[in-house]
Amino acid sequence: MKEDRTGQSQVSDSVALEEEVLARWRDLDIIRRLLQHNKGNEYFRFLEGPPTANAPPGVHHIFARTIKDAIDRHRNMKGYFVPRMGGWDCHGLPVELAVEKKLGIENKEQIEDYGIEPFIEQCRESVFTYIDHWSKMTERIGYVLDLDDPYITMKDTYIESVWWSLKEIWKKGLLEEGHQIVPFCPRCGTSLSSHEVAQGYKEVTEPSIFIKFKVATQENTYLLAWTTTPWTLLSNVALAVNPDEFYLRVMHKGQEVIFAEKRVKALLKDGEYEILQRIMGSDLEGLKYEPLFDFFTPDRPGHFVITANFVTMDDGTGIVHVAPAFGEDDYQVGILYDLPFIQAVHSNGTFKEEVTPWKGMFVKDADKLIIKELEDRGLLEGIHMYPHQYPFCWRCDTPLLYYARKSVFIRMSRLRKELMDNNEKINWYPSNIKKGRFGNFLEEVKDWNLSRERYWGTPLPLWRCPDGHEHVIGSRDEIKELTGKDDIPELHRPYVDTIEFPCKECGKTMKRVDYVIDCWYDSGSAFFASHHYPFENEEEFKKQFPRDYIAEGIDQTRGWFYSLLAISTAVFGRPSYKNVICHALVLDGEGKKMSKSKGNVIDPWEVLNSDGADAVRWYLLSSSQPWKPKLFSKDGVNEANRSFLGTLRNVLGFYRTYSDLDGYKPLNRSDPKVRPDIDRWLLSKLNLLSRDVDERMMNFDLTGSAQAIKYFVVEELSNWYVRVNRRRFWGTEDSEEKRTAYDTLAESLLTISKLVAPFAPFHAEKVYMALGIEDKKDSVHFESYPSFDQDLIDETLQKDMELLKQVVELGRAARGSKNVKIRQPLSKVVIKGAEPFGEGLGSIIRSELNIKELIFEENLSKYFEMTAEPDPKKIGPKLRSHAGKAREILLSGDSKELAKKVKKDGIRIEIDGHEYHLTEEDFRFHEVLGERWALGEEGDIEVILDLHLDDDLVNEGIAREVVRRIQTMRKDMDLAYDARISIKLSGDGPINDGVRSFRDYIMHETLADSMEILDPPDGKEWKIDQGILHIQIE
RNA sequence: GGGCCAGUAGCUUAGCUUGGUGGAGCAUCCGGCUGAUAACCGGAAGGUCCCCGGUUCAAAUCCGGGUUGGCCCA
Repeated sequence: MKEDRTGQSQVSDSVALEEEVLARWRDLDIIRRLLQHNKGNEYFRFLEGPPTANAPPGVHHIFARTIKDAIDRHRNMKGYFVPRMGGWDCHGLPVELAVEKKLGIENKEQIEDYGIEPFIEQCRESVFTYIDHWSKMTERIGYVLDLDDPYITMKDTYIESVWWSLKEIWKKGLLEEGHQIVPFCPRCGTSLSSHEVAQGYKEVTEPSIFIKFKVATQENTYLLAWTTTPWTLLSNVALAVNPDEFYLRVMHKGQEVIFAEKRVKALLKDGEYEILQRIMGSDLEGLKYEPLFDFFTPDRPGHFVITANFVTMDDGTGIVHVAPAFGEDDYQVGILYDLPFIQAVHSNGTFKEEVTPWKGMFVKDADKLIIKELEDRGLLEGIHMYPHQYPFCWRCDTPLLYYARKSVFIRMSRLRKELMDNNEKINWYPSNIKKGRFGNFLEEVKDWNLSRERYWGTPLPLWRCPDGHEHVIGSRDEIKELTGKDDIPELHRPYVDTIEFPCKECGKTMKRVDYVIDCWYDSGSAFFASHHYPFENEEEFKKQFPRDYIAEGIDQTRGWFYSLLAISTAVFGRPSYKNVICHALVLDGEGKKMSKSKGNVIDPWEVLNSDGADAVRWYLLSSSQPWKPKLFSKDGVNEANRSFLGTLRNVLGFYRTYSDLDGYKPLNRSDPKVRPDIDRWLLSKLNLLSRDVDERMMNFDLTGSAQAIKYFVVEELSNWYVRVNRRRFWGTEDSEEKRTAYDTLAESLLTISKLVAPFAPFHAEKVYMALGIEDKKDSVHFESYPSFDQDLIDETLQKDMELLKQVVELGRAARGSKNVKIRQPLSKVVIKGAEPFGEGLGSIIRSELNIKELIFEENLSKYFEMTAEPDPKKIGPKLRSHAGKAREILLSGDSKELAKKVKKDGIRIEIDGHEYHLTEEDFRFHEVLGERWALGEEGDIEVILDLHLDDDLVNEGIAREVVRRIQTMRKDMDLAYDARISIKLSGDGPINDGVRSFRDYIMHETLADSMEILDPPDGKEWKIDQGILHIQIE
């Protein structure tokens, strides 16, 4: 950075400022050095969540990175070593889909025709399509991250670590094959990802039917169930009831029917049924019933009543038909009760051969026929049209079927307790996520469906022989050991598919299953796989486990936050992170999600180029807590720039302007305790701020910290300290007053630069560098975060200052009420309700209010005068018809005189020959301020200004008007701050008198060497209250 | 359809835990200030605290229902 001692332009524009700082950072290699800063000290263990670089970053990525960076920078300044390894997530379906799109193909067959090898080659390239965008953005926003040596989930070393962890899980017996219910498009012949399914939900109205299942052991008794998918009845193996609800056995239309009490009341009218028995749902458990269809012979016992919590009383009968082949809940409960599994449907959505009447028919088309058959058999109790949400294929609009397919699972449900215990050890910000969204999810945690029938991913290292023996390979060495060969170019498909070896148990050939794994497992392994643990860096891994801090969007709750916890719980038995900030989404200005189709996506570069990175960072961190949705607006960013950063730049500019003129060298470090009150006040506030911010930062409260800093900088430093003390910097001569002012301002700016560093690193750097400190470091970011000095915190002084501010405020309001300009000096102010201020604070009131003398008085009655007016309630009854007239007379005179008279002797009044004597009791009295005074009051505090002007005050007022005009002219002429001038002027009437009597004052204020009164008048014409004024300066 | 979060001035928001006359910033209007000047100071105007119901002497705040938006699921 250039050492510009005068260049104001360089501090007025945030983008220029940041570019200057960026250049400095590049020159001095600051970012790389920060990555090494404090090496050898205790670790603050951060983990970067890996993005996929196959799309450019958006505004929300800046948000996440700002949150991460601010905490990391703070901890780094606190003395911790903060490793910040970058990471890239490479595998997964989104990558494959992007490549498919590029190649113009859209299903697996076409991929295999194209060839797996060239296909994954395309994927590998596609992953880093936008890596330059990411690097550029990362640098531009000042995010300290090691991009030179990132972890990359597709690298062999990373995959090898993942394989190791899978083997650990397998050894614990938690890796098993089973069925998974997947949404399946029968036309496309493929399962869909949840993301795809979510796009295709539509509201449809379909027939729902009530069916009677005959109880096996009792004649004429039926369980009444309800379904919207009649075709699944062929796969029915159980009926589920809610164990905690009451069920009724009722006589209805000559048959005994069992269903939920609440539903009986909802569906049947009184008198349509007769209650025979009231039973708890749990008591129905085990009740056997006759299957509706017998196309399939179950391989184990089924067709009895089970209990399940998912049974609700909202619709249906409170008895749910269970078909494990076609529903997630059904499937889970099927495992729990070891129910038979009946798959009546081909994957193309048609019934199998066994279903003789409807074989080959599309299941949805068979619904009508199934209903008809049930009706014929007398088992149908009714049909209702039922509107509900149902998923359709987003590509071809075919209704999706839920279909059980084979999958490899991690049995997370067996680790439920461990997961919940580990969650207890994590601090969540906001805290409600822990028990809420995340905790609820863990309570019902399902087995992790790990396998994907795809190509571009970490291959599942599971080998199996024809006899079903399994083996998991956990390292490259193990491949060599088992095959005797080491010729696999990389641990990806299709290469690993060729690995074969004899089964240890039966000697038959073991082949790998086809699957790759869920890419969430990749990123969830980052906390160890990034080190290539356990193959390398064991020491480093141990130092960084568990991580202290992660931060990502709330959408990661069931994504990365879960996968990190799940894997560390399964492999290490402990959580892998201690603190986590979940930030909300960044929405557009109207609260809508940004999406390309809506065209409401804000390009981050737009704001980065207009208001700069610090403005964006400051806006995102300070406007509200991270977990509140951000309605991103360019105006908001601009306001952050103007109101906070602009003020900071302005204060710096002010400091530079005068310190340059005076050649001030900062940090003389005069004893703070002997400085003027207002300096000690500012330092007290500053130390309080440092204490507050550091405490908040340690508790991950970024927003509270930013807001506290902003308040100090804008209100206390700029709008109060600097404004009130401007004159101390103006003087030409060196003085104690001036030196201490510089010291206080410089110390404050220095501390602020450090406090602000985690939030607005560029401005912090600029302020730090521009202060002119001699023994500064290469960057503010190498400084220690400010601590506080308890000795400099002065509560009494702070209270006095609050009172003082209030007095000034009231004084100004009093002036306003009588339209007396502040430029007009007044003789005195009377203050009630405040302890007398010392000279230091008193002088502030005098100059702020432009008043000569300060008087503290508790009894203000002498400034008030009594007025009187007749009380209509009293004189009405007394004077009757004369009352109106009397009132008129009494109000026509001077009400103060009236009050005096009445108070003294009462008053006599004659109307139409009647004379009345009115006393004090007949009047109402008010206290009014005398004409000479102006009042401002609030609560217990009253401030009274003396408006009386003697000649001196009038002349001084004129002089100030003149000074102000001359200053404006100096400015318009672009004169240097310290340029000397000569003045020629003349004015109407009293103006020249004023100028003459305050000649020295005017010349001193305007840096004039000479001043004369011109006749006839010449120069620029000004109109002031006292008349016309002409001024010429040179 | 379920779970969670949010709805306060034209805009951005504080207050809600623990009930007691709703505060601020931006924008607007009036006045002031003026060598920090795209700033600042005083004042004004601006509110159905999303809607309905309940609890209570008293509800922005607590409870229930609804509605709108968001997230995660289905």
